[in-house]
Amino acid sequence: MPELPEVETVRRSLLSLLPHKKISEVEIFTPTLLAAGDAAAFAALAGHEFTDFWRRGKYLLFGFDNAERLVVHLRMTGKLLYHPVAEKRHKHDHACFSFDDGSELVYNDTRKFGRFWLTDEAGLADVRGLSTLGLEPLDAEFSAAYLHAQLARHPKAKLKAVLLDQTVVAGLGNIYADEVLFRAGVHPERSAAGLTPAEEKRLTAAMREILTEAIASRGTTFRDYVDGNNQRGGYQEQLKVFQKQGEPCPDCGHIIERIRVAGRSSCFCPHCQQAK
DNA sequence: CCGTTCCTGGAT
DNA sequence: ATCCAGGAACGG
Repeated sequence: MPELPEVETVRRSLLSLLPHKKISEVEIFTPTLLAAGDAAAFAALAGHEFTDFWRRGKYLLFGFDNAERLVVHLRMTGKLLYHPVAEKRHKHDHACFSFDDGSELVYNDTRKFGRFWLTDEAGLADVRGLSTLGLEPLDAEFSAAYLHAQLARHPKAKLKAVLLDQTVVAGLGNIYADEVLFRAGVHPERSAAGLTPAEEKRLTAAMREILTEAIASRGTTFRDYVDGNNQRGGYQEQLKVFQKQGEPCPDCGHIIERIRVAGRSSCFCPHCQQAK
């Protein structure tokens, strides 16, 4: 569920809530959540505060007023929820940070795919997937030339599959990959290495535009997603093709189709996005 | 490179 | 009962 705009929105929501709150207790209810660090190490965060809030791709990274780092990946259904007043434990709550003002930060994850890593700075290298991420699509270095070089690494793959590869671009998921392909006017099954320079330029621009717009709308709530304040996103109102199969294309009126590409559902307009 | 798998719940 | 889901590691 959460892709770059949703993870960024969670980051911003927690940045406005957690600083200067002293942790009084950390409970881990589901040990399989922990990919690095054990329950005792989490419990030892008592007395400390969250001080830093970063995002890299779909990973959230937190710093404390000690040398430790907490990395969180929400995967499909993970949520970090701040409660101003402690609540009774809900179904699928797997961890809870309690603060000395009576508030709490709860990790809830229906499907239990999400993971926590508690480590020092050096240990970040062992967070699976983190060090191999591609460039951030909203960073200045991200360019059509970079995208071209990345696509060239996968001459036999379909474009949609490569856009979902986190070592190529950090943070795109199924929703925004479909929306980006539509805005750029490129078919998801095109060969990744067969794009024209103009198409690569359009894809690069579409990523920047759509991700920026989606962050401004506080992400997409298609099903479960909410930020740290339990607030839904708004970008679902602006989706053009994702899950719009059977509806007319907003640009040309042709019917949006849905196919499977590399195992993922993919929605596109057969007129605006030619297969070639 | 693609299908499967990890999970649970909602839709059909 | 069966299929599907916004992610990503894994095995063949």
